[in-house]
Amino acid sequence: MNIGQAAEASGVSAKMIRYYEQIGLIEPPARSQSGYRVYAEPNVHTLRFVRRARSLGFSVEETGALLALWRDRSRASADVKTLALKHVAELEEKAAALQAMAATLRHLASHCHGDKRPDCPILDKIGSPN
Amino acid sequence: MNIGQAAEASGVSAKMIRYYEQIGLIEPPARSQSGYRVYAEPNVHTLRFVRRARSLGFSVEETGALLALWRDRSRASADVKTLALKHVAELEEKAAALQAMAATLRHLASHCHGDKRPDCPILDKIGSPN
DNA sequence: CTTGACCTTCCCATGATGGGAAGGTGTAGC
DNA sequence: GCTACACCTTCCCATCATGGGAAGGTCAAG
Repeated sequence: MNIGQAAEASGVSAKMIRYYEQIGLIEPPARSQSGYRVYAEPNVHTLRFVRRARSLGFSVEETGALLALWRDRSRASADVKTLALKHVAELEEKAAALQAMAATLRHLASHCHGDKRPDCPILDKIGSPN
Repeated sequence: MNIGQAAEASGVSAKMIRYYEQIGLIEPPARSQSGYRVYAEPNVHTLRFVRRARSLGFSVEETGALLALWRDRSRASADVKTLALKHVAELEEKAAALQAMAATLRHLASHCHGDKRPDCPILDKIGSPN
């Protein structure tokens, strides 16, 4: 399987596959005589793992840690859980920050007439000298 | 006022002030004979506006649009409100995405024993072949 | 044997921010 | 006036994850 098929099969773009290889997140695959990367099913499985970890918001570095645990058959599930819950806390913190911004702005907007006149509590507040 | 004092007074770092000037978000300030940037109160006011807009999650580009409206005394408040509500929607969308990740992961973690054994539904799920 | 789809590596760009180097300026204390 | 130190200037580099694209090699179908 060439990189294009591996990309198709895993949902990770060819560009990203090369990048993940370059930074050492995944193992370099075999090469054909002409230098093409050749992927087998286990490689694709790893790529899917990476894609899913990324889609759960893990950074590439955290994904590397998860990958190491995944491959380590003598891992303690406590280590995985700790990593996961720490990440959950970070996600929730970021979500809360975004929601706080949204709430503030929504509140300001609710007091804005939204017509042709220039008076606007949104700008007033952002530009207030406090 | 030199850039250090302006940074202090506005809460925007000197590095960022220079950057905002470079990309055209803010006007280049006056210069002293020796080439130092010289800021007056209106400049600091603008910088504070920028800082607040950024802290509400507006991108630098959106901040530029807000700044233009802020300076335009014949603006329609509807334009500001539209911009703000569009941004609120984006913020809420991002927050929801983060929370969905957190919920998924929290759910998986709740099924993980978190002990010395290797069995772990978190890794199982991330690595599942689906 | 040509064509087109694929592959390779290499470089550049994004967005917002910080770090740091090399060198000039301004001021306080002696 | 001289020294020390804090500040300023510009310039380059790094981050994080991703995409774009160029220049050139490979492969399979017609």
